[in-house]
Order: sequence, then C-alpha cells, then structure tokens
Amino acid sequence: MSHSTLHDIANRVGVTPVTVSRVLSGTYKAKRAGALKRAEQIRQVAVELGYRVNVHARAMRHGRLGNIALVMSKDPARSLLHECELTALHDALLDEQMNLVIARLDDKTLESESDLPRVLTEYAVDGMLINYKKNIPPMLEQLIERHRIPAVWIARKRKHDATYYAYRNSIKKAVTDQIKAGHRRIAMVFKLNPNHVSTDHYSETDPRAGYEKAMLDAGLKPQCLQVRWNVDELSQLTALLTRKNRPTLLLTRDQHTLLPVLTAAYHVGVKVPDDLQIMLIGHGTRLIPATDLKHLRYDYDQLAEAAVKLLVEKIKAPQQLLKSRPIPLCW
Amino acid sequence: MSHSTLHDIANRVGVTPVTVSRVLSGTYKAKRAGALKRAEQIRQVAVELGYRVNVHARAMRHGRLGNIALVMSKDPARSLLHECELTALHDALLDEQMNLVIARLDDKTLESESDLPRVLTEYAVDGMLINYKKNIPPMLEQLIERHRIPAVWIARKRKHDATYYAYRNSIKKAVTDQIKAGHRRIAMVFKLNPNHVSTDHYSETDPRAGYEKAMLDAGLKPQCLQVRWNVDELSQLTALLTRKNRPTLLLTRDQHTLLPVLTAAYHVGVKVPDDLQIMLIGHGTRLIPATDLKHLRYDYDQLAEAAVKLLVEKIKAPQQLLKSRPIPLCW
DNA sequence: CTGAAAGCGCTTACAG
DNA sequence: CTGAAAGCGCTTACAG
Repeated sequence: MSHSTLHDIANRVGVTPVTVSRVLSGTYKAKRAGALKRAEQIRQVAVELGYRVNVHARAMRHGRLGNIALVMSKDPARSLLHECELTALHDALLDEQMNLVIARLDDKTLESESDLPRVLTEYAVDGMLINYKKNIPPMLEQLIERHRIPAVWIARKRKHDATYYAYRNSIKKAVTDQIKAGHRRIAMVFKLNPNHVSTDHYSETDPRAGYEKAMLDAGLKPQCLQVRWNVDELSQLTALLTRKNRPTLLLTRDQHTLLPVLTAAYHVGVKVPDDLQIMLIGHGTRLIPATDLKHLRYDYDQLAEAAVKLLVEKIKAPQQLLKSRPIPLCW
Repeated sequence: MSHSTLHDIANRVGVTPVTVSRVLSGTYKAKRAGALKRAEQIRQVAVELGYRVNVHARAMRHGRLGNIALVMSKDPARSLLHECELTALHDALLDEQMNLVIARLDDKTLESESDLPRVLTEYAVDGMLINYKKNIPPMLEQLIERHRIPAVWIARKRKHDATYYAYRNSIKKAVTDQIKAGHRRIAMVFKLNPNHVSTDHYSETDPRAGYEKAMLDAGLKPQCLQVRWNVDELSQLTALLTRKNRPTLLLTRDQHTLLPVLTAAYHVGVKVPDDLQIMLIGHGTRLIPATDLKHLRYDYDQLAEAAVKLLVEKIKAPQQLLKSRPIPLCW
C-alpha cells in the first residue's frame, strides 16, 4: 500500500482534489452548512488515510524548496560544529520555515568534476550555510559561483556574505574592563598540541591580538603561555602559579586547558576564583560550575540568526553582495 | 534570473528535453559521431547555464524522496546527540544515497493536533530515525502509526524497530575480564546532579546492573559511589582514594566525573594509571590522553549502520516488525 | 538515436 | 462554494 494522495481522499468523499486541497490547506473556510459538513468529512477521511501533503509536489508548484544545507567538511580541522551551534542554526531556520539538511563533504570528491557531492550538483536546497574555516576547496567556491547558489559563510572573516565572531574587539574590551576593575597581572594560556598545526585562521590569531592590544594600551605587559598539551603542562602551569608575581587573572581560549589549570591551582593551593580568576573564551563547559568562571562565550543564537537573515536576503537577491556581520562574544 | 531547466538547455541546443535528460543522466551513451558531438554540446551548455537537476521533479517521478529525518526533542533530557553520533548517522545514510534532515521538535507542539511540526504532517522524508530516550510524546507515536511512517528508534530498548547499546552485557564482560586480570577492588562512580532527576532509562540502570552482576558472580562486593556534583565530590572521592582498601579500578559512567576523580587522585598522590586504573564508559573525552584510561566506548558507526539498515528494510516493508539490534560497547 | 505523450501530486487563476 | 484546466520539471515507456 503506497502513500495516499488528494486524489484518494477526493474519490472517497466524492469531490475533486481541488476541493480537498483547499479544505486541508485552509485556503478558504467553509461557511454554508453543507460545505462545513463536507469539509469536516474531508478532514476525517484525510486522517483515516493517514494523508500527508507531498512536499515535492508542493515545492514544484511554488518554486521554493524550503531546505537549507549546512555544508561542511568531514575533516574536523576544516569544519567543526558543536551541538549548540547546530541547534541554534536549526532554530533560526525554523523561524523562516526552512529545514536544515546536513551535508558533510568528503573533500576528495571536490577534486574532480566527475564525482561531485550531490548537494552541489542537484537543485535540492534554496541556499547554503557554509562552515569551512580554511583550506576551502577551490571547486566548492567555483560551483557556488557557477550555479549561483545563495551561500553564506559562517566561519570566515570576509567582507561579504559572512558572519563571524568579533574576537578582537570583544576580548580587547573584556580585558580592558578587567584592567579597570583592578587586575594588573593578566596572562593568557594557549594549548600547543603536538599534532596540531597552528594556522593563521582569525579564530586563533584574533583573540591573542585583542588581549595584547588591551594590555599594551594600558601600559601592561602581555604574558602568553603556550602549554604543551600532554607533555609538561602541569609543571609549566605550576611554575606560573607559584611565581611571586603570579597572575590574578588567567585567560584561556580553550576549555581543554581548563583541566590542567584547575588541577595545578588546586595542587598549589591557589583558590579559584578567590586567588585566581579565570576567563574562559569560547565554548562553554560543564566541567566546573559557571559561577567560578568568567565566561566570555559565543553567542550561538545571534550568529545563527544573523547567518539565516543574510541567507534569506541572499536567496531573494542572489547577485547582491551583502555586508558581513561580526558577532560580539557575550557574558 | 531563475533556475535553468532541461527545457532551457534543449532550446539552446535545438533538441527536446528528453534528449537532454538522457544525456545528462547517462541513460544511454551516444556512439555515432553526430550524437557524440551533440551530447558534448549539451553537457557544455548545461555547465554554462549552471544547470542542476531539480530533485523535487525527479522525486515525484520516482516516488522516492531520498531524505531521512533525524527526529529529536529540543529538550536535552529527552534527546541528546553528540556530534560524532550525528556524523556517523550522516555517513551511514550517505552510503544509502539518503540525505539527513534535522528535525528537533518542540514537545509542546505535540500536545494538540492543531500546531504539529511539519515533519510529521508533510510527506517529505522516506523514514525517520527517532532519538527520544524517555517521556516520548504519545502524539509522536500516534502519528507515526497513523501515517505508517517507517521509523527506527535509536535510544530505546525495545523488542522491535530499535537499536540500542548493550550496556549490561558489555560492562559485565569488561568487568569480568578485569577481575580475571587480577583486580579485586573495583568501584563504580556515579554523578548525582542536584537538578538531575534520575530516571529508569536503560542507559542509567543497565550499566550498574552489568557491573554488579559481574562482581557478584565473582564473589566480590560491588561498591557504588554516588558523588554529589558540585557539592562535595572532592571530599567524597578523596575519602575513597585514601581508604586503606582503596579501589584499584574505578568505573566511571560519565566523562564529567573524570575531572573530580583526576583532581582528587592528583591531590592525594595516587597515580593514574599506575596506582589507580580508570575505566570510562561511554562518550570519549579529550581531557586526558587515551593511554591513561581504559575506555569502553560507544560504537557510533556500528549503531548508525544498524539503524540505517533497519530503516531501509522498514521502508521496503513498513508493516513488518523488525527485530531490534543491540550494539556492544567496544574498546 | 530521438521525440511525442503521459504522468508523478499539487495549487492557482479562471470560470461558473 | 466547487470544478476543469494548466503547469511546475522531470523521466519512462512507446513509437519511429
């Protein structure tokens, strides 16, 4: 038994599919007694038959598909996506009556024209949110151009058609505020993963730049500590925290540096947040209670909303270049 | 300028859309010189016009949609999804030429018939993977039934149409192996979140049951420690680790108990893994290096593959009840 | 090898 | 208030 259609309902009730369509979509409201009764009957038969409108037929009629692809790489170095980011995008799209389709691309398939991912060769989505940080395959940009696919970038700092986090300004401002609040010895800790090839992506360079600018502007000396992950981070941090002039505020860009920082602090008897305040920048953590941390966090919802808003505009006017939207971090 | 169609290409080249369709889809291969040349021309014009096949038109013709919805709740207590689970599902679906559509439901919309989520009232997906652990809205099950939507559950222990992790057997076996390897004092630590209402979901009860069974079968006494999260977990754990008969192996169900465990161990000078081994059950962590832990982990890929395989069968024969597939945890 | 015809399921303007 | 007609873009038998 296959899927039931307007036709099936119409046959049972003894009307045409047109009437059924109108009743079910609410295009008009029946007012006469006879029509009312018939409308009720139509709705009932629809339920009995388990009718659901076929979105493909509807989409074809309307020319609007109602689907947006979230395009990313299978390579986590190129595209990362936290659950909360996905969630925020999903919700922002829902507000625009759009569905979210996941498209994780194997970058190898972007090397030749022969085996391209379907999302790029088929007309199945109205637009794309593209979550490539770096090493963007040239073919990807080329296909978007060629097919004039409305696209918005969500992890690149570009002039146009993008949203990104305003690390530099947000961190500069946050650090300046802390200086005003009395902190003088403020350090920043970075993780240096042996396997991790450092890049010049703005999400790595801008936070540091913002911190250093704030310190220098206040006549203070920036202190950046690169802890070598899984090597001797504890001794490095212990050294930092037992120094005579130990910092009173520690900025950490990465939630994974928190464990060594907290362990070291606990070990040497430095109390968080009484003796040492910690400012976590970026993704949250349930590792330690929020009250113990200053958390300068991503505003996922605002980024998602901005991205979707841009994309909707872009879909309306695909040719137009839209000014990018930097999103401040927030407390 | 709207989207180009087969018709546009046909007009330019001077053939019918039928021929264009056949050339682009490769339904036949041109052999004659003239046909070859024309085919080449068609392909070229298609590229020039940025043609992409309209999947809605194709889907309507074929009756197959090629989309699967991942249905979950917006309430994280009912549905949780780690990025790696999403990834695994996406990949498993790709192997079947299916796209993944995200559908996070607001459970409030499932309380009345009037404002149902679109994924349930429209015919837009061939089937659903349903990620509800508990408090499953009756309306959800009812609609699946009524519309005969092929559905597979991925977080429920049911006889039919489900995949789930075989905690009980896997943990029992793992603990038994550790006992054979010489461990006698094996404890299990649970997190007790003040806000967290404990449930009888199998993912909470089965791990403990498996552990206790293994211990009792070996004539050993199970020790379950419920640490009160953010209250006094450190003193509880410190007490456990300074006991004369302190455990040599600690099972932890939750990566978030790792931080207090490690901090406590570090503080009292118990070395991991030399003095104390830790077995993490479930999701991984990048908190500490994998070499220091025994990690009995989820096999996301196998679960995803099993779920997709079940769903594909279900789509072929929607009426049939399919035997559920328990998935062992793995090292 | 190519085309004319039919149809997938729906909706909308037009006519009654 | 309801229906007959047309069409969205594609593909597949059927005929040449």
